[in-house]
Amino acid sequence: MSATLKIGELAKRSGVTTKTVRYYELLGLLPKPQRTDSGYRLYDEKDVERLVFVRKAKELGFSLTDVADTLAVADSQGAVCIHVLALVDQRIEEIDELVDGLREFQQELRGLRDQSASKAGRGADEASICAIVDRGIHVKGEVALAWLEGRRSTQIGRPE
Amino acid sequence: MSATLKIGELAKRSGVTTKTVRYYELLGLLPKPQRTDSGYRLYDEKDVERLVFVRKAKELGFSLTDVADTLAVADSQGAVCIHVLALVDQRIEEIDELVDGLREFQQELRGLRDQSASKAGRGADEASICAIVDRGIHVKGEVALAWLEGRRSTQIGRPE
DNA sequence: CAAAACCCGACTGTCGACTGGAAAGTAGAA
DNA sequence: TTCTACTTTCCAGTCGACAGTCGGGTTTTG
Repeated sequence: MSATLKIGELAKRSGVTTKTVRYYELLGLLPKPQRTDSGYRLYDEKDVERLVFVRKAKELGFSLTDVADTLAVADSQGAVCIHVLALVDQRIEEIDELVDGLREFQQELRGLRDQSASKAGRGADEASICAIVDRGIHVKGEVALAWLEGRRSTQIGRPE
Repeated sequence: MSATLKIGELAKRSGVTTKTVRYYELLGLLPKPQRTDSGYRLYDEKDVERLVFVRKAKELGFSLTDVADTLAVADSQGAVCIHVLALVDQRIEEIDELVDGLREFQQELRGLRDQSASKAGRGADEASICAIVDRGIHVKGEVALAWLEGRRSTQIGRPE
């Protein structure tokens, strides 16, 4: 492929910074690119796609390690052992669970909305909840993901 | 308000660690507690509730500063329930978008799996691919296991 | 009454995902 | 040619949310 994009161009096209590109390369998320004689990195459209994929996955709440593993499977071009396949299947299933949980959360929000609609908050607790929703509303989708994670594995970090 | 709980008891009841309790106090999420003559912190049921509240909010993806702000509002009896309805509606819509994104991503994963599955099993160097898993196991303890369990980072990512 | 369990503050370390800055080389336009 | 914008490597710092550790004091239990 014609690798013609310099790092800045790649960054612009894929919506990340040049710093991030180099960082991803360091992590192995991006393959070592071609270089010009003077050492400039050169990329092509495939790299743009790859970066966009990473960005999307990240926005959906996956860690870079998750993405790296997934891309490793993608890069393996066959000869994937059964375990790795199982892992991808697991991911796919996970997303189903995620979506279920999101719907559940959405229902809670609906209930909260209806409840708020009927009575103007007067207790301290209600005020708290309203305030939380007020702020949370700006936090985008990741909130729901976090909520799900909190639900699915009670103690995420590590039990004491 | 009989403040009778020591930090360990509070921690156990609210599902956090004692470290976390002190940290939250440092951040101003918890008020400075009473102390025994010997300097031990003393808490009551109200503090348990507050901590549980913080924990829940955190599970919903709120940052501790968000929670702190919210609690500050709650502490000052401020009712903030005016624009909330519209925001909740917006939030509900956002979840739809998030679900769409997840479904899309899931499709990409399915493609990835099918592509790999068609070539799986007959590869000569299964070992090299399984090294992905090995790397996980050796480099970072339990990574592969974590993957299998569908665990992912607690980090939700800041809003863009 | 000793051992175990708990608590104190202060500090350092970790992890993920970057970001900043220094010091130098390079590409292209005026 | 000089200016400016871009690139290189490398190392350091940031931020959030804790966890670990040290060297002590205190309280509980057996």
